[in-house]
Amino acid sequence: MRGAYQTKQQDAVAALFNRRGEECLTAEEAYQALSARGLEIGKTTVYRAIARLCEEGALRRYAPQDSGDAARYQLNPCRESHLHIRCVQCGALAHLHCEEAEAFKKHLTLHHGFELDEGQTVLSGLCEQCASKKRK
Amino acid sequence: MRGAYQTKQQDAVAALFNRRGEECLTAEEAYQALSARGLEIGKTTVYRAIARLCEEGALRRYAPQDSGDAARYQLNPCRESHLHIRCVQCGALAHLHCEEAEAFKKHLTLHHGFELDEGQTVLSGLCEQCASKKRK
DNA sequence: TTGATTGCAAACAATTTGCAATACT
DNA sequence: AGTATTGCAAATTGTTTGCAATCAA
Repeated sequence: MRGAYQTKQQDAVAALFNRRGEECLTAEEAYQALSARGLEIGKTTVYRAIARLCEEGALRRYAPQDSGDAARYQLNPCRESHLHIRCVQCGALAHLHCEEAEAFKKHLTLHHGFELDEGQTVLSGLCEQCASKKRK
Repeated sequence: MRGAYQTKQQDAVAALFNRRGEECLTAEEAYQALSARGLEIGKTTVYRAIARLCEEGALRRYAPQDSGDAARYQLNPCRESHLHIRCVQCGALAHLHCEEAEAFKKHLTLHHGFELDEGQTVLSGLCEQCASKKRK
């Protein structure tokens, strides 16, 4: 039965992401960071620990945009049911509490038969600062 | 200088996507479809033709959500961007053409200063079939 | 003790690249 | 003819898996 034992490797991976807050790390980066701290851990174990944390909902996975890139993982900011918007430039993450989002979700259900999973959806785009920088 | 010659392989790949309309194909699927039509073409060439069409803006690329999956490509219908909804259960991808999505996007811009990038955003959730299956 | 976890090495799969043969103009 | 394109095979890379050793309970 999985998850029966508590190990220092599992704990270390979880602790690393907790420490990093909203930062997005690849599995490789996590492995490097832990190794740099002197922890003896294999890359395979890092992958497995991350996979588990994702299943538990503690981490969120961002698919790599370009082929050859690695997936990025981030502490799941909150599991509350509301949408998140994420700046593709600076990585900033914001929470969307508004009627319009609720209304849009309802529209998807009613007219498209699509049940939006807010916990898994992240809207990508440019935040105000990055958008204005880009215009220059 | 690239793009100097017109070849039947390049034409066939472009024609295939044109024929398929809004359908999303993987490179492998495109390769299979072309081979089935009796065209002699290598998989490498399919990859290269698709890459070129993406650079030209003729195709749009969707990054694979799950590791191990392949990227999907779709005819870019005259730059008209729209949101996509993806079923986390069966993987089905659908295109969202509706006023409500446009209105929601506008709302994000006006009230949240967030410029939604429809090309990079995929709404996750359950499609009609999978949702009804789950209810049982 | 018992079964879960680790970690190396090997396996995998999508994609890219080297390079000689071939096709386009 | 000259060069862009093709396509096989080999290389790359992120990730997963087999399996024997190790560790937690």
